[in-house]
Amino acid sequence: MHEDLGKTEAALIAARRESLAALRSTCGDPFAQTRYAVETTAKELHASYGVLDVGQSAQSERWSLAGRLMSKRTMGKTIFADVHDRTGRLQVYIRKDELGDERFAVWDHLERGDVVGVTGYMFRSKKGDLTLHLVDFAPLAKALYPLPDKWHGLQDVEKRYRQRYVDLIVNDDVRDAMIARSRIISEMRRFIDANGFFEVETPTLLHVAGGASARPFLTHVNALDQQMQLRIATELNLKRLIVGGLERVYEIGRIFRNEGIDTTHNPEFTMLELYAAFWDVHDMMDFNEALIHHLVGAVSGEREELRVGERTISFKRPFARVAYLDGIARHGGYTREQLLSPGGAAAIVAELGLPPSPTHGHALDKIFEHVLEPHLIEPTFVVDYPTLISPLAKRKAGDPELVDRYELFCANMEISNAFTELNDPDDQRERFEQQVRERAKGDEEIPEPDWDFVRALEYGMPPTAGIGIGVDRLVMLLTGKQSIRDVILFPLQRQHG
RNA sequence: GCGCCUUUAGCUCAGUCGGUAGAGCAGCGGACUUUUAAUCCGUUGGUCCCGGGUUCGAGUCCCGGAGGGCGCACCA
Repeated sequence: MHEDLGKTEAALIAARRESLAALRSTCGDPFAQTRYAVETTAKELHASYGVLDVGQSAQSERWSLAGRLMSKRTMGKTIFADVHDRTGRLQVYIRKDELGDERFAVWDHLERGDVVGVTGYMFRSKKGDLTLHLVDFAPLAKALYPLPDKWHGLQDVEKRYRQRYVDLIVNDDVRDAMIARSRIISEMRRFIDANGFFEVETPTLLHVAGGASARPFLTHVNALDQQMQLRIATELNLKRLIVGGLERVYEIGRIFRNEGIDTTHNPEFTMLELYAAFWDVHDMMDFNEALIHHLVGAVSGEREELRVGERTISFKRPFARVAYLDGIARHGGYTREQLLSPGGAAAIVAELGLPPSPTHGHALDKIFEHVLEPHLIEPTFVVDYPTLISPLAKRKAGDPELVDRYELFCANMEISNAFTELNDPDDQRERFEQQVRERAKGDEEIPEPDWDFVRALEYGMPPTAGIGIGVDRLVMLLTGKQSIRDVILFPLQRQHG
């Protein structure tokens, strides 16, 4: 099992196993411990006893807490140790003359990495650190592997992702980012729930993965002996629920797309999709803006700006707005006529030096990405998308070549995508038929049509607005992280050989 | 898929022109009753990612491969 260990590592583990044996023979087996009465946290103690002056103590008040031993400074007959719990660090002070020789000697076998329960009273040390004066303790788990460098932490990115538990133990900023992610998502949920939405769960395994353009993962269901696909969006099922009359639904769920991996893409990622009957794209834009503004406030201490890399980005409302065609015209000089004709768009792609696109829609996406997206730093709603790249959105009244759709961009990243939903079944059927033709031209990311979805629309879907928000990227934005792996606990890695 | 970078002790990193493999931390032994990257003395520890090649001699140069990171392409 340990045949791949180096000699040094094997010796370190052997030494820790000896410590474990010593613990078992002196104060009992730490792994036999089932419970330690944890009454408080490091953070609570710092808050409660912050008023203590140097040398002052609160001897009559006993507290118990537990955590991981991260540092031990032995000074002969006393020890200073740092115990870390989920809220932070607490220093512990241990005296031989109070514990007695035998109990004090147990600390010879407690090392950096071990999990301990400690009980004592608070005082402020000579150097000003709030400290727990130890009265009683119990080893709760033994770390048989040594922890990484106490000063530099774990730097090896590969090991950080493959052994995230070690990363979380020693790198506080990683732990903070993951806690921030949890807080952001619960705050998002709270905000949405307060607006009368139902949280739902729709299937991950589908016969036809639709609602977006992406290659799906394929799998096989033994019980049915059928090939199935992992969902690439939750859109079509959520709109079925709108047809069913739930009116306001959302799902925060894992989406799977069998595409590339880089700093902004992981094959499985988290998306918020939300649908509101009787809203239109403008209602959704207001809601979207309020949600983002609220979350920025929540992570920034109620400020209206964020540090993103070298830059400070303002989230004061209202966010900027630019029409899709106007923006491309402004930064690239291309006209509506050029962009909305297949030949014109293909010519622009060639002029930009890009490889030829298989479809008109693909060409438009490339042009947008190269001409307008690099300028979208401040939060900006790009509105009035072309119909031909929006197969599920309702046409704009009086301008059928455009749809009532926007995407919110910030720091060059797409944060959300929203539109008034197409609810005309005949129009939807035609768009799907158009997609079949595009797919035949070689764009493998275009999904097969979900004809039952058209039937659902034939039962009558109320006018509805919908939105999708990439949760991982939003968390990146809100926590200032440059890589999606910094906000995903276990990013996908190649299996070791 | 293409390009660039990277892989040396448990961890963090040096390693010059091709000439006996280094440091700090951790570990081990010792001293120390308010330290906090504790300090001080002593000390163990190596498949230099893997496989070939050149050479009297390779961590170092060449070829091939693997893992990882970053760009590009693709996507969200």
